Amino acid sequence: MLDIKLIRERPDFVRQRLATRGAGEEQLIEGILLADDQRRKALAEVEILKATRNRVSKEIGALMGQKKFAEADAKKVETKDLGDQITALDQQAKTAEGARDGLMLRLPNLPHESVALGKGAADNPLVRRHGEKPDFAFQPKSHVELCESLKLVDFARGVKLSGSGFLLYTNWGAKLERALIQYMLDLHTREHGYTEVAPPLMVGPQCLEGVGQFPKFKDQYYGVAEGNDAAKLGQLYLIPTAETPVANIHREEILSEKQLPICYCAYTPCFRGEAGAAGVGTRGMIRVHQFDKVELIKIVKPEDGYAEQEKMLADAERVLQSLGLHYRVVELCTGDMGFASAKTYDIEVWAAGQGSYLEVSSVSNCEDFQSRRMNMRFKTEAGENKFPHILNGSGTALARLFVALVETYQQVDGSVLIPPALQPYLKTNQLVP
RNA sequence: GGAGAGAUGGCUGAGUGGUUUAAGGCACACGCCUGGAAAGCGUGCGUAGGUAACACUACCGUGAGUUCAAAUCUCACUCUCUCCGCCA
Repeated sequence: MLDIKLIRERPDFVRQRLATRGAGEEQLIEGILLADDQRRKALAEVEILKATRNRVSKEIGALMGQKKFAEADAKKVETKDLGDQITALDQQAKTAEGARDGLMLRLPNLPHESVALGKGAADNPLVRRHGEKPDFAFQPKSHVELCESLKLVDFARGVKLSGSGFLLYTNWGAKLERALIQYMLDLHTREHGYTEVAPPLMVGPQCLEGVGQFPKFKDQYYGVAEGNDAAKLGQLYLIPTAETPVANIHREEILSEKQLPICYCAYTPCFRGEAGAAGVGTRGMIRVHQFDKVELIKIVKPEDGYAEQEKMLADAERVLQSLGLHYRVVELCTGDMGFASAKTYDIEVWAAGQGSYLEVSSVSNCEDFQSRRMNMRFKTEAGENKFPHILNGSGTALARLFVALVETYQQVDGSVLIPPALQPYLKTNQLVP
């Protein structure tokens, strides 16, 4: 949520920044200003009436105390119809506020001034590359072939159980998934200073609204119902990312400045409907309805937001570096950034069998966009309440990391070598057919 | 699923229709005192809207209602706790 004061005072600036996203949301500003104006006018009017009513009621109370009932009755007549006027104006203000806030929730964040202008992925500036694409003396296979021959994933039975877009990891495949999760959690908690949390996997809609997934993208998530009770549908949703519960941990709280920065790290499965998305319905692990992810969340003072984002990016890169994987970092341009973000870096890992880079991490500074929606604040030493910056980053997403790993480390005989850092976790140095 | 109790500021806790603007305590901040501290004393201390600053307005779990006036009365709902049942 943007600051209504900013929209009120600098509407053209806000329109201009929104326009750089290229989705037309700047057109909502006019309606917001109109509703805001209606709300303020109604409030100004009704507050005068309420002040009158409060004053007269107090006088009536005093007269009743002195048993001057006739005078009290006269006063009652004076304020008789105030109540109806107040009710009507309150209603007007409330309606206008609802209209204003409904539109405000659909406005994305303003891109940070440093973010490159652009329309889509093709305009994303390359920040850096790390390592080299591995050389193969043979034609590298796709992860689908490797997973089948090594019996790491049973694609057909995954589909049998839950439909397309669901994976059944088997034997060493399941162990590799678990080893990667544990490896990343240990790295971030032991070496990067994050505190591990294990949040609920189902959350109420207020959490999705808090991070900006609702109301605009409501059709992309799984709502659940208890039993067959249709009335309960939509009270809880399967989380699309650990960001949803973890960023909301301190919602509606006033933290103290001393607590910041707060750094959380969480492993969770992630559930995404991906309605209409390309890739679902085909075989493979690149785009699925359920995948595992280790997520990083930071709550920081505004002045530290961008420095902390660089650190978080480095923390995520460290996963790929320590596993010996080639990757590149790109900065998302204004047209390609997510709804809540002011600035985002993507990390894309090289998948030799695919012959392409796969997005395994997205590191965003949402500034105070989410903390405003959640009403999460911190009290400065000076006693002022401020909205903190909230950052999220994948550290990293599984499935695709799994893909990159097996495709990168495949051997001519069809086996897959395990990089040294992971060997203590998997307790083997090679997967063989 | 059944029965009972409860929901008031950062915490605790009083407040059963009006003269209170939610008492008191704890915690916290500043000052006095002190060699320094503790204790003591004094001052301040919820959130938001609004104003140049005051004024003013709203908020006592949520939503309706009664009334000139609601933390207080009425109705509905939500959540929490205790006990019972079921259960990994």
